[in-house]
Amino acid sequence: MTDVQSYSGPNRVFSGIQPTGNLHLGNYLGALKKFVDLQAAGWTGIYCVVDLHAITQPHDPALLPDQTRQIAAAMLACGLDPDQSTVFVQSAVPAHAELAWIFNCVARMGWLEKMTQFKDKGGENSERVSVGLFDYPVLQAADILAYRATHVPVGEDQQQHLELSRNIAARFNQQYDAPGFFPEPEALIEGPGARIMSLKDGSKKMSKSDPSDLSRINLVDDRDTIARKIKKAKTDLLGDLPETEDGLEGRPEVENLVGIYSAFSGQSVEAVLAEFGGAGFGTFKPALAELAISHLAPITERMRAYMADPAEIDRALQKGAEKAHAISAPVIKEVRDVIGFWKS
RNA sequence: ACGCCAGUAGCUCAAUUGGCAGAGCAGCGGAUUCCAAAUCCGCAGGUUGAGUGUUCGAGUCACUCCUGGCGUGCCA
Repeated sequence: MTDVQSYSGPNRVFSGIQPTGNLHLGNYLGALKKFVDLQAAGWTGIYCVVDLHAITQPHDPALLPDQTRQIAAAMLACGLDPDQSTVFVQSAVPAHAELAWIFNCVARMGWLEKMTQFKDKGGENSERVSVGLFDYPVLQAADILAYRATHVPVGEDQQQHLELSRNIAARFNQQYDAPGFFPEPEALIEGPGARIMSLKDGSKKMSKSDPSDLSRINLVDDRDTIARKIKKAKTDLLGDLPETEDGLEGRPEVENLVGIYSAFSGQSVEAVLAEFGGAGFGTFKPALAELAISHLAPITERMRAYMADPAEIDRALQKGAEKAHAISAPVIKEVRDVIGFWKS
């Protein structure tokens, strides 16, 4: 147990999405849909297009503004309400960069050196990746703590970064003798269907960087494309769907497709198998395609409508930035006091 | 900062004395299959890092620049 006074502020969720490349089904089921569910459940949510993170790796300045709007459009199209939640662009709110610098002086080199994502992305080229990429998790901590967010919906791959955020929060509180100043943010556990795999390889996560476009369903795909991709999705040699969950053992591609069906329908995997167990993919795949299309089509349509009206997106983002600033500015002010910066 | 080596398709690499830029893998399409996979058949993929020069002709030779790797020095 700890005798340190714990954080006592309100619960808040923070999450961010990088404006790089196209959004796909994995992003939707793994992130966007959960944001909307959290909103519906009454959580105060702060959702951010993290363009500061996007520039840690080479990018095209000519494309970034529209990529940023596209993520925002997706957030709004999926049902995030700009009044109920806060939807904005990271670089529009100064608190992120400012707090990140301060956290740079709280975090320790050794903490960051252990980050596996950095090792993965940098790989053997670690000499020529940007310092920003190395520092990425610190900025992430700043993102979360600038709003004193208490919960972060994350996938397994982000657990390690969240751990770092907790370490930074704890160390800041202790170093500046400010018990409970920052919360130690917790992960919100993902439900089933969180991890969407490639349609061509059940052992790989669905990814925007996969060379095959058939491996993923993009949020901008039209109905025919979605149906075609599901039809061409890899299955296996066993033929039929199993009757029970145990039967999915060792069949990652089938498990993935069933998982997607389950996520869309809201049914448990068991229930899906009760319905389709013993059936061939010739019957399951069209059903899955129909289900996916019926859920995605309205979103895609709304997204297109937003993209056709960038000014509308910009208005929402402007408002979001003001809300975000209103929350974070007082936190930053307190931080400056705690640290001992000169105040104007 | 200097020296050496390298840069060719998304990736790994070929291309003889200067003589039509190619292969494997990956990708896409078709056949096949309840759907896929595998297998066959086919398609596409390029400013040869950028530029200048020599030449009838440059991936190849010369020069300049860019990028990366290795080595040495400098800051100390």
